[in-house]
Amino acid sequence: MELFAEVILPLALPQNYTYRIPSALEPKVQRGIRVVVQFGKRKLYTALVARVHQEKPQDFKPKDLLDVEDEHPIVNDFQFSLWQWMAGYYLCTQGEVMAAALPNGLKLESEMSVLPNQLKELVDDELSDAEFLVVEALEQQQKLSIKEISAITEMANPLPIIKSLLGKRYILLEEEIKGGYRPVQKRYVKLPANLSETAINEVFADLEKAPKQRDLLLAFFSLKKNSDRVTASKLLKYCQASDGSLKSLEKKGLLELFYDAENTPPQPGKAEVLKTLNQHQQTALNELKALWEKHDVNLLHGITSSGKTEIYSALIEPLLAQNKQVLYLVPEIALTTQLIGRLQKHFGPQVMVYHSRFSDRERVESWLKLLEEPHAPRLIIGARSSVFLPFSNLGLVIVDEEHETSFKQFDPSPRYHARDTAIVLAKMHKAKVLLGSATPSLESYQNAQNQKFGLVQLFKRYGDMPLPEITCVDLKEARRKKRLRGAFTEDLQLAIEASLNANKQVILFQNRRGFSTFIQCKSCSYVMQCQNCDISLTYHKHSHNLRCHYCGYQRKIPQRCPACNSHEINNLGFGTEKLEDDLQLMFPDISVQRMDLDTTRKKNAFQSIITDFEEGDTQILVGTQMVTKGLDFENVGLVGIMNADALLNFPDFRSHERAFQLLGQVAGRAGRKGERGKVIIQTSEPYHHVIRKVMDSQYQEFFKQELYERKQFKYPPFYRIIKLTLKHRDQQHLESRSRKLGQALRASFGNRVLGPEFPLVARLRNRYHMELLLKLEPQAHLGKVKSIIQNTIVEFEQNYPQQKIQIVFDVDPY
DNA sequence: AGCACGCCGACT
DNA sequence: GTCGGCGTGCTC
Repeated sequence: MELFAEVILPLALPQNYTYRIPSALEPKVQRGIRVVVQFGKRKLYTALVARVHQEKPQDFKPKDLLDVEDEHPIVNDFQFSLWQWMAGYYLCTQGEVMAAALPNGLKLESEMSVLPNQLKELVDDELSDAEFLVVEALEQQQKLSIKEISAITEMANPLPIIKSLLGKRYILLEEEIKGGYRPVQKRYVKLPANLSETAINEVFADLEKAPKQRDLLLAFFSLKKNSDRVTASKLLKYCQASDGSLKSLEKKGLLELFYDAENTPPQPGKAEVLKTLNQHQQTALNELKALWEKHDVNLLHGITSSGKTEIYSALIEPLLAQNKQVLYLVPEIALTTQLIGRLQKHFGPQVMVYHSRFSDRERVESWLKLLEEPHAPRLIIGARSSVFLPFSNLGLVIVDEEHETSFKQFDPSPRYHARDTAIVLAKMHKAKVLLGSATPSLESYQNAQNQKFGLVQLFKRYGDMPLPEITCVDLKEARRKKRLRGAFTEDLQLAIEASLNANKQVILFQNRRGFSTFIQCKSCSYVMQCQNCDISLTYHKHSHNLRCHYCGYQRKIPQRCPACNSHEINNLGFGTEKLEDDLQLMFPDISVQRMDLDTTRKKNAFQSIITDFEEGDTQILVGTQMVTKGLDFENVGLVGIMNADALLNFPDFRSHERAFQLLGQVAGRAGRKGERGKVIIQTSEPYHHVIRKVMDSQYQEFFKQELYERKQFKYPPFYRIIKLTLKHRDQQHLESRSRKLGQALRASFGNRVLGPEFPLVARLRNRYHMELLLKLEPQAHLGKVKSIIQNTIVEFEQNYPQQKIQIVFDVDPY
């Protein structure tokens, strides 16, 4: 009986594909393992077996599986179910989910390389110049990739050349699988199996004349302890011996050298005892435990510094003891090093950290480690993408800072929300969920209000620390009275000075990079724009050029204005870079550090900025969103918010929620230990209700008002939104097609369809964008809605087959 | 997502 | 007349 495998390819394809399993591979193929398949004319991919069956396809002849990559499944049934749910809910393909879920090291893709055909003699006049270049290069290199050939020939698409050379039999083609995962090999030393203890004692006498070798042997015994092996590098370093001595020992048969995958031994480390819970924390913990009887998901609303982490730890502990896994989701791992450190100290080797800043190898290792039951790590701390890990036995999922927008994936599909996905994941494992935040999202708060989630509130700061003193400075007035120095009001300047004089540190928050320096012509006010996107270019001082933050386009600063040819071109606005300069001028003896995307791009840059600030080497920290998140500093006397206006006026229905959360978080950074901290908010709208509510810490009132407004205007959490982004490089065509699609959708959904409209940034990477919004009542049947959308689009594309516009879905967009 | 095939305009 | 642009369709 012939067997077939239905496989998922890591591509945006609507269906799965079926391959024949050659009989030699039959015993190895099962659901959840990776296989190598040829897809299309020549490309090879790793695909994942979703099903093994005997149903011979009737309407096509399946290709054979080429190879099997795994002995055991690397994806379990929980994951398959989760992928299916994600593809359905977020309107994407399973292949896209797979591509996002698997770490790159587990995905292989072939690359074509070109080899010279040794048998072919060069015939003059047979080759074009470009072809000749390629043949010549192949004589030198023996192997070229497509990219290299494109560089040699200076052609964007060298395929025709390759084809022609193949026809003239000058070259051969080869598909080579690239990528893949090799464990790090380390050199180890162990005792040969046939060597007895008595033999060793005899041997020591013989080593009198080789003290180094004797030392090495002695050191080996003292280092090996309970293990049978010691790494060669460690041994050599310990004795300060050379590799030669070690090799001699091996020759004499006294030690054996071998290579093996590195296994990092569990760090013994001193387990740190948890801070005992104070009375309020204990009460909250008890409430949570009681609520779990009724609710699978609970929301812990605890203000900054109320000690949520200790409560989490107290919940994690018993679960780990029961051999259950715990997933601890954090918004941006880089911003959580302090937290991870604490948890690692407490829970030791059971902890595993997983996020996208890890190298491919590290991520693959983590993935494989989790599959290694029963020794797999139990507490997994990770960012968004860790919901994809192969959990087998989840008992609890904690989503810390659940309101954070970085839990929502925006660009490549699947555009999933890790908090919502985690809730689904937990349900599959029959695990409990705890959402924690100082400023919960309106979605979660509403769910708690109508009893879908349990709610526990914790409004006492640890050690009864007072809330910071928040004041507002009117930017408009300061501007009118000319009391503005750069971006600083007099009040803020004085407060900084006072704080520094009191030996306290200062954090300044500047809304976002986009606000930063752009270049404007003084005579005609022309602002330098990106040639691919509807975005003004920002000036970067370090590289001294202009850059687009969307597509990466960069260019030099023009000598003259491209619009009016004037040479009076100047930079305006202020970003974190400008603030840093201004501060340096105002306080020349004070050390200022900047923290934004630019300064933290390198792997350890973030940590070093934090450490500098923690240790007091830096007095003022200037930064974007990053400074607001999860950082605990002991000695911050003042937090300044440079300009809250952009936060309040951002054209998005969530702008008030986000402003409230952000201001609340920033303010929470002030004055942790010891005395009361100070917060200054610079704004032109000092009486804005969001600002007033932040100042008075009126959470409930804020939620109440905001929920009321959301309901009025039919926004989440009362209505569900599905956004369709339509893209095409021709604006007019896009506009007319989008209108037509809008009409088609209105036929089914009526006035639930909004748009199409151009978004804030209407052109990106040379493509125009339009958006259609679908606002659905909470009781709408999502499955039906989605099939209507999909059918409408299929029909629409049949009606307008030419010049199709690209359509991207975003369910619950942010 | 690639990649091939096929149709159109711009050049030796 | 050919080269090469991209628009369209298919991949088990």
